[in-house]
Amino acid sequence: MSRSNPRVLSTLERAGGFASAQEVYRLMQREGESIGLTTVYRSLQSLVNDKIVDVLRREDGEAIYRLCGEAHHHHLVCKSCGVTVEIEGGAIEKWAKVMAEEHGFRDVGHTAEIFGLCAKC
Amino acid sequence: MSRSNPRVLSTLERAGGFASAQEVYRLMQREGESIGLTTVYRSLQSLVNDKIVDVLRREDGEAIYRLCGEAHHHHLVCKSCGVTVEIEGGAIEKWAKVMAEEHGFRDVGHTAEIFGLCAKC
DNA sequence: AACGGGAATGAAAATCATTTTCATTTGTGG
DNA sequence: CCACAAATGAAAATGATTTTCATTCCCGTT
Repeated sequence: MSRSNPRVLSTLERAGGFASAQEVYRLMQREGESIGLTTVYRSLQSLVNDKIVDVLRREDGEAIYRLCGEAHHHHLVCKSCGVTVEIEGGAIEKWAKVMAEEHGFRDVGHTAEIFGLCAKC
Repeated sequence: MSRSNPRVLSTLERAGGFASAQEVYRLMQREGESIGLTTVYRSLQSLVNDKIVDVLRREDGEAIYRLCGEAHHHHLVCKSCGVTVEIEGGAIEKWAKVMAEEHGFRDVGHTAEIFGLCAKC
């Protein structure tokens, strides 16, 4: 496995903590950094593994990488403008736990996202 | 614009009201229906426009089409053997609705999956 | 300083879903 | 039966992402 190139993380931060791999790459190019697209992908992947960033999907399916806060949270994403609100998911945690027990699963994690149109759009 | 090929809708229904374009295509092929992939895509697109089906995204970015108004369900997936259990998500529906209202979002949908190790693994 | 091996890098090719192009077929109204 | 618009689908184009593989970089060891 490879470790993340630190410039990738710093660029993602500079991008507002929210960008696609292609965008991070273009941004780095524009800023004169010499890096390959492959390395950008690999670094982002590794940041995801390390749970330093989250992956979401744009409406068109492109993956967007987002710095994640410490606490486990979920997202409310606008389908149109992409604005994202971090929300609390106490109900989900409980639900996941109950469902897992009910079916004899252990070691469970979960994902939950809500998407719709924000007030502006 | 083109209108939807009725066989596509009927196949999507038969698939449990939830499948990707590629899956619908493969299913139709397997059942001996003569249809092109392009037509499947176009038909699904048109069903989306007519709000007869919804589009969601799998984790890998593939688009999945779901019959609207279908009582949808969630999945409990084993990380190791891949076995999948369909589960009820009443709590989630409520949570999604409340969260959306709280932040002024409308027209919301959601995804939620639980993954862990099943009893066998 | 020279050496060696593993990790990191990136260019190019491969993959895969999806879209576009375009020539052909089909269906319908006149 | 004709004309013309809509539907169809094969093949090529697109675009993101992954894989391959040869090269370069790092680092600890002689």
